[in-house]
Amino acid sequence: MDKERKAKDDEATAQERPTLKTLAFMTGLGVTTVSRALKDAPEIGAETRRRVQLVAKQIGYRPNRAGVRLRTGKTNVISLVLNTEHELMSFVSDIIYGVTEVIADTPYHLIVTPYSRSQDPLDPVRYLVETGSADGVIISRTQPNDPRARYMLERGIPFATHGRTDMGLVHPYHDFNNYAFAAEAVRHLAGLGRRRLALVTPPVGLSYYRHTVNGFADALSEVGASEVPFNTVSIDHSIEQIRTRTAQLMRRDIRPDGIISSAAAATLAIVAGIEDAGLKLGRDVDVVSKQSSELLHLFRHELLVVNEDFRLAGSELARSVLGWIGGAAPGSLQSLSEPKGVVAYRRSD
Amino acid sequence: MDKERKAKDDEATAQERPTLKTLAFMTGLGVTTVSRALKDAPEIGAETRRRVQLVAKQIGYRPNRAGVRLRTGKTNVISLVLNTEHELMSFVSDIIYGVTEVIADTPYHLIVTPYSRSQDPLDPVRYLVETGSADGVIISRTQPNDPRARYMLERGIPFATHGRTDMGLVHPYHDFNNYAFAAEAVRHLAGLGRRRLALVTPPVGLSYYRHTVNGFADALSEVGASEVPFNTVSIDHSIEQIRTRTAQLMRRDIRPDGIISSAAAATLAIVAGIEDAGLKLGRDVDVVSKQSSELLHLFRHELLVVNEDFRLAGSELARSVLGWIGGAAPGSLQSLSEPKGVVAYRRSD
DNA sequence: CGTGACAGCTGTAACGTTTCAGTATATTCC
DNA sequence: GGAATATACTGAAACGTTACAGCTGTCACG
Repeated sequence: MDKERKAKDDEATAQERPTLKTLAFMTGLGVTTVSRALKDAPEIGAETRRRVQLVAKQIGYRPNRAGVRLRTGKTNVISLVLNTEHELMSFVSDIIYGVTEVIADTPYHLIVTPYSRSQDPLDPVRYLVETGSADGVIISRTQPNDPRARYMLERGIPFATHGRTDMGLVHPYHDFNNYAFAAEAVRHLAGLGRRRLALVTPPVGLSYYRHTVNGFADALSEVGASEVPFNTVSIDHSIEQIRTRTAQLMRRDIRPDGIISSAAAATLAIVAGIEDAGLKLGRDVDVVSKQSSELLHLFRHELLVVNEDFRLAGSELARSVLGWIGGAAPGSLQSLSEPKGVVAYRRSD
Repeated sequence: MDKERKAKDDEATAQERPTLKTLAFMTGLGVTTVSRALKDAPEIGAETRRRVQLVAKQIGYRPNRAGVRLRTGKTNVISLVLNTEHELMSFVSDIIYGVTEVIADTPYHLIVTPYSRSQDPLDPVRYLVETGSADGVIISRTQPNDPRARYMLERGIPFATHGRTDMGLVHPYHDFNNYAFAAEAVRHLAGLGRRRLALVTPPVGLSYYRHTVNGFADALSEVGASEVPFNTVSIDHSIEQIRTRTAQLMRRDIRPDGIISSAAAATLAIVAGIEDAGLKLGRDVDVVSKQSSELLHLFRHELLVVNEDFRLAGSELARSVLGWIGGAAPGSLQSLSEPKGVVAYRRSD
């Protein structure tokens, strides 16, 4: 028996990656004891525990993810589900950084699960759940009645949504207060004397479309301004489409003297359209736009902006998912980010 | 024995995720046979093979990643290593989509491994290799003498770099021909009669810094134009810094009449700086800029652009890594993307 | 008819981890 | 002094997969 033991442990001592067996040999303990000592189980003596942890640190022991995952089902993976056609560029980049920031000192890895225009958005989620590929999921482009959220809720897999749902179901989310954004934008434009306002909306069908439209409508009647309907485009449309349709709009007899845009890229096209129609920003029309990086004021200093922080969104979403995985109540993991107000830049900036 | 078998297989037939055991029971074969049948091993009868594969498809069998990984060490993971501070926004987004596009119909997952300013860029790579977390790695911000490439080459882990190295070591890469970009930009500006050119470089130390500078210098002497040194900024600097230093530069007696910019975000700042100095784009100075999304011409129609396709880069890099994993020679997995020429936009566009 | 080759299949072990059901020794209680 | 209890540890089994060695039956060959 002693001989056997030695043979086995010689193997274990080779310069391969250390495992529990390696640690067990080095400390003279059993594999079970080592395993429990590393997770601070109460039935292990204080000194043994310290000894094991010291040795583990010394030789750089790292639990084998596959072993853990096979045994426990725990993947230590968070998956971010992204649409490969319609996400905003800055959104992808910033939200990823926000998420990684939070999971950096956890054992979690971030995997990006894409889906394309042609696919059912439920597909990637179903894949993740069915294959048990992640402990938690983050989704964007949330809809009021979102089948993905419903599905994950049924299956009991922790997730968080960027944007709220409206199905009477409770789950973690992070959202930007787009109602407040639109309302503040309207008020600001009204303050500048603008009375005929148009809105370039988020994609119809997503939750924040409604929020934005409602904020717009409520503030319009509050300040007594009127809407110039502009339903032919949303920020999901191509730059070209937004540009030409904005130009068409601005050439009409009754054209808006104020435009509110829900995304920076769309704003570039809107401004181009305005100028195509021979009008001047700041004189003939004012534009308030959301932006996620501080670039629009370089584009046209007359632009009025409201900042939305996607990195913060990523962090909050990651925190929510981890919280749910950690056993917190889903209802306690919801957050709403308030717009910081409309910002104007002076020429001298 | 028959009883035993039945008991075991009843378990296996429960509505849990199907495993090889489930398939073995359903087909009446052994687990080994099923395993081999699914991977088209030659020693399995043609009919058996078809039968197993049919049943597997029917019940939606998916191999358990943890099982495979534990047994074989194969992770089916590609890791994209990103700097969380200095990557271009569009780069992150597009390269991710490029990669996911290629791995979409493979068993591979994409994990994003971040590192920050304060960290040694080797850290994340070392982590990946030591923990065996990925079958292949993609890195960006490649340096002529890149410790990460050297390290991975030593350890024998497949990888691809965005940008070339210059260490006499051969490995897969994808690169944009920044030498050609800079040279074409110089020639184009010279063609417009511009004779005093400045260059806003990539980050000093990265491989494409040298390529760009060389292309710039060679073309300068070719066309007989001169350089106005502008070494105080690179595209890694903040928008503010680039803007103010450009303004300073443009207020000097000997100021450039042509500027070449290696990134779109920097270009916004450059133009702002030019205008801060009271000069007009297209009249006093022309600017040629790289861009990765078609937005700069909306910003100022006078801007001259060269397009770099990061989504393509992502796809190529993914293909390279998969190729290397699949046994192809690293030297055969290198690609260089040529600039498509300087593009000008007419006002009417 | 015995031998060898071969096709087609199977059982066992192992990857690294955690959980379950213990065991041995010391401590407490009546 | 004996039983109960607590403390500190241990071996075996299992998660799902693949590699290895081996088994059985068929067929051709001499």
